[in-house]
Amino acid sequence: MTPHPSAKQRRDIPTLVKDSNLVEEKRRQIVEAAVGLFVRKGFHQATTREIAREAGFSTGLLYEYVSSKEDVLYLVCDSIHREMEMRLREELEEGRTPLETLERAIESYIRACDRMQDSILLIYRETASLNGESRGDVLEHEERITAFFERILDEGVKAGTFRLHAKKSVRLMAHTIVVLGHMWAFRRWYLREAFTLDEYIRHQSSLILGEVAG
Amino acid sequence: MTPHPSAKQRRDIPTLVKDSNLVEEKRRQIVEAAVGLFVRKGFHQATTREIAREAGFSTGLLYEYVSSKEDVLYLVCDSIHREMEMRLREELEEGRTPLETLERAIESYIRACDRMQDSILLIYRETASLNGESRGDVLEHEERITAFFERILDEGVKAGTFRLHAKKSVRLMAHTIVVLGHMWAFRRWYLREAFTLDEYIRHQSSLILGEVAG
DNA sequence: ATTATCTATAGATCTATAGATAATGC
DNA sequence: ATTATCTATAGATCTATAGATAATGC
Repeated sequence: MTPHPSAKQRRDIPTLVKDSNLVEEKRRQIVEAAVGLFVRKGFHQATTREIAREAGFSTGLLYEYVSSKEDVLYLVCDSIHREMEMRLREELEEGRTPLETLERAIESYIRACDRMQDSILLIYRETASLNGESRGDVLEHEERITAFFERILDEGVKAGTFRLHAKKSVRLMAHTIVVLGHMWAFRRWYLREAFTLDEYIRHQSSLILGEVAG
Repeated sequence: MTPHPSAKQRRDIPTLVKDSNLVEEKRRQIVEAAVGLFVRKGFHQATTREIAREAGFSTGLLYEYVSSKEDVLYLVCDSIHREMEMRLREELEEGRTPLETLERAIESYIRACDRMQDSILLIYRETASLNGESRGDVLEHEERITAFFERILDEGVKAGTFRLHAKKSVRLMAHTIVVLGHMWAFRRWYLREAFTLDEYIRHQSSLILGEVAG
């Protein structure tokens, strides 16, 4: 496999505190508090007071570490993206056939979607609340996740194992895989009634692999 | 084809106005104004003042026709659902093979998703802002859209044309079709760069038909 | 002396309603 | 007389900050 590009640097959020270790630590607390609140109440319903209280300090202090409530949302989205990209990267193994690689990548991706379902829904709901620049970052993240599958598919095409003709088909297939993972998160109310995670993975893998390598 | 059940009655929203024609007319204006605002600014960012102004009357009057801002969101979601179900129902023709029926249903469904992309995104974003009862209505709507495809698939299975074994596979396939339509809406930034609507329909249809009737 | 933290609140909303006015129909 | 509509605002937030205090390090 070609090496995967490393995670993108987070955009700088201004802070009034000089000690950068402290900044990192406090922001971790902020994110931890905010994720839960945003998932439960949504971005607009959660207040900066609540976020600060949940994080264990005063509202005033919160504003030493971020310059607006929206900064908190950006930090939350960024943290979710990092986690997802980390999970994907760590599952990737070398020295397998393209088919095996794809199969395993799909499986571990959907498992990651399962564990991160609340976060995925949060991103779907709240991306629109971000300003232009931050929203661009979210789109870039999705682009990188898609590129991850695109690269695997390309390898298979190059090796002659996969029967995707045009470059465009590869891109669409990559997008489709990504969406089928999210689908397990945002259709959970329907899907969980009838399927276990393993069954879901089996069915959707066979749909994809049937088309790609049938 | 088995006849399709008609649209569900909308839950009653209390009003202080007696003339029910007037209620209907004014609510239509409210919905028309609110859809645009919610799409552009989101539910929480749009204010009741703006909604009333855009609808052409005072804030006070708005509250004669709904009892809360959330009622407006419910009316908006309901109206979107009605439109989607109407579009689907009117496209359905009789006297074709299951394969043709499915093919046409997918095509007209994805075209409906294209025309209603803003509305679809709105529902994804704001369903969480609805209270329990209204949220239940949204879920039921999705259930009916899914059932629409489930029924078509069932016909094909019964006729021996489709090779979906378990009832469960049929349900999952129906959900997947629905999501692939939504995907055209919420991944538009990526997909529109590379695909026309027709290409998208062609590709995703072939993915589905390949699995179902390959 | 500098940096981190807290308390208290200014200022800016926004939803929902009370009470006043205009329009309608008997 | 009743119904529809508008004006004006009470009451309840919530974000972000100014100014006071506590902790830290030279």
